[in-house]
Amino acid sequence: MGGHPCCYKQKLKKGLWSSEEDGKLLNYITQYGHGCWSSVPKLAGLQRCGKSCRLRWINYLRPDLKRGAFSQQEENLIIELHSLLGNRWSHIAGHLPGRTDNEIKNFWNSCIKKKLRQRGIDPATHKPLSEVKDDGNESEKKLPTSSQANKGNIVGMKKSFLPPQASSTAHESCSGGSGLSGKPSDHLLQCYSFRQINYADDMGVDHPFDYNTVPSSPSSLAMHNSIPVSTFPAPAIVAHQVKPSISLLSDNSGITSYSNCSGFSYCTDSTPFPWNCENKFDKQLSSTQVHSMVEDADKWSMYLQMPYLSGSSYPDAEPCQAYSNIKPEIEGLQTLGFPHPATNNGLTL
DNA sequence: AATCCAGACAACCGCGAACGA
DNA sequence: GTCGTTCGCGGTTGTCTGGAT
Repeated sequence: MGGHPCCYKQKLKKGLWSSEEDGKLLNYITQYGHGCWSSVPKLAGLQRCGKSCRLRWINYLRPDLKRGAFSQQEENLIIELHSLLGNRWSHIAGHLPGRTDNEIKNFWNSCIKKKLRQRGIDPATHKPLSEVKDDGNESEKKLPTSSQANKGNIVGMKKSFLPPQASSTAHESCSGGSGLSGKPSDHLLQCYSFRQINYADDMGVDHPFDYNTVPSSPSSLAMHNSIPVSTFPAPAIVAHQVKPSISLLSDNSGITSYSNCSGFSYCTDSTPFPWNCENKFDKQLSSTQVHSMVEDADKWSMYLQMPYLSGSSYPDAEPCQAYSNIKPEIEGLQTLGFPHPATNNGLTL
């Protein structure tokens, strides 16, 4: 713990953990739980600071950790989530059961970054490298940090935070090199939601991505991309693997984007936003409204995952309680003209 | 066999938020 | 409201390992 008093005490061991230390910590926490971390080392008989114990438990000893290499699907999800959340590793980890923020961060820094660069994508912005260079090489600043996005500054995000212009490179990165000849593979559609398909290139519009120029409906986009309309929304298989969440992205004038992560599509032909350009900005929300909605995204996420929960990775969830908790927000959104998410996704409550 | 190097992983550090006295 | 303590997060550094020379 930076600044924590225990860290300044002498004779506290640092560095790698021995198996004996692991055993002590594991035994203690298994038996008594961690409680107050600062008291754990003393009670467990360890010459470590509480912060070190906590980290060791979270990143290594926890029984629910999934060890081993990341699967291609996990990698795709991390890329997808990073494009939306930036370096908010703990949030990203929350969508990958059994993985830790540290593990994902290391994987990103050591592996994914390099892969994306090789594919011509700037890992910080998820934009083509050539485009980033034009921007003055400020790529590291483009995505929100936790201090920006997690603390209510989402109102004020610019379009640089919007989904990437996928382009063929993004197709490749997602399809695992299977190649793309006009029609995305099923795998592509599973790991990327439709909004990441290259509207700009395919529709002959200029970068950067601009919702003013998106097709008037997913149908037209689908036809243009030879994607069956039935693939909208994206296959629910993604939602089995990741907790969906809604992101409300806004500039200072109100909502400019209403999307989710994980491919759990919220926009369909029947929704007024954002596909129907005529109505796209009908629902101007105040900063406060947007703010509130963003901060409640986790609750939405909790709700949206419900239909996929039975027997899934979230056996402890209580759908009914979750729904009752956020019902007021849902109703509030409905009064603003947003469709009910369950209805919108063909679900029933 | 020794050395170098890069990649992967583990752990530490500093900071800010949350919480209670 | 202030202060001290604790916790959690993200950035950074350290260590290990395997391959190349």
